[in-house]
Amino acid sequence: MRIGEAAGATGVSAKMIRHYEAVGLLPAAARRDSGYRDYGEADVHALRFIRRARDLGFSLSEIAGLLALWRDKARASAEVKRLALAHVEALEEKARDLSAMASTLRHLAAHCHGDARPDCPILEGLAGERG
Amino acid sequence: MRIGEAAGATGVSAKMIRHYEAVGLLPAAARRDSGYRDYGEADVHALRFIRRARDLGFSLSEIAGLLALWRDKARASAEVKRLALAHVEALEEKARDLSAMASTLRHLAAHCHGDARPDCPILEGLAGERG
DNA sequence: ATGGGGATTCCTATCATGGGAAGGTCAAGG
DNA sequence: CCTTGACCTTCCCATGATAGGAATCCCCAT
Repeated sequence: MRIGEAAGATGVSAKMIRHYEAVGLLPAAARRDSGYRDYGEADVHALRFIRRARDLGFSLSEIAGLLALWRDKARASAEVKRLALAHVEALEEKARDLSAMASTLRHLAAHCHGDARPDCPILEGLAGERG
Repeated sequence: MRIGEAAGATGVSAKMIRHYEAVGLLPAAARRDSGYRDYGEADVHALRFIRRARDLGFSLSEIAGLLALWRDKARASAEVKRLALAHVEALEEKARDLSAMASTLRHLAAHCHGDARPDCPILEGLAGERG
């Protein structure tokens, strides 16, 4: 199948498929006489793998490692689990950071009456007049 | 004070101070005869404001809006509150997204025995053989 | 006057993704 | 046979926030 069909079948845009090939995440695709890239079932599986990993927040370099493990039928599952749990930690830390930001800002907003008057604890907080 | 001192006093790198000026977040700084930028107390306040807003996850364009409101002594606090709460929603949504990713991945990892054996539910999950 | 730390501008990189231009390929239909 | 239009190719540029580095210049203390 051509790149557009592969894109439709996997949810990865044609643009990104070419990009993944360019950065070495995928091997160079087979080509037809016309120069068009030609994809098979194995390619579609790899693209779906990449897309799911991206949906789980893995970076492209992390995915490169996961793909290598995936293709290595003899890999130890311990290695995969280690990578996955390290990533879980990173995701949870980012989530905590965002929640803390939201909480701080919500507290500031709670003290702002939010009407036509100009005084505003949110701006005062950002200016450092408190907190 | 020179840019390095302003950077030290605010926690914003000299590099970023120049950048904020270049993108219009800050007005062009005063210059000495030497060409060096010259900062005063008002600039330091603005830089601290920006830094705190960045720490709360506001984008530079959002900060541009907040700065305008901050400088407008007659603004209605309702507008500030609206922006702040919209940002809180966005932060919380991102935090939820990350938590959901972490949770999904943690579930996959929980079913992976993580030893020397090659079979691994994490990779199977990414490959789409389940879920 | 010299050394060194700080300043200036400008270019490059990161990360993942997308937009768009200029041109080649292919199938359908007048 | 030739056109049309959808698809493909490569290449360049942009995003957003931040940092690294080069070449050059300024300032101050020894």
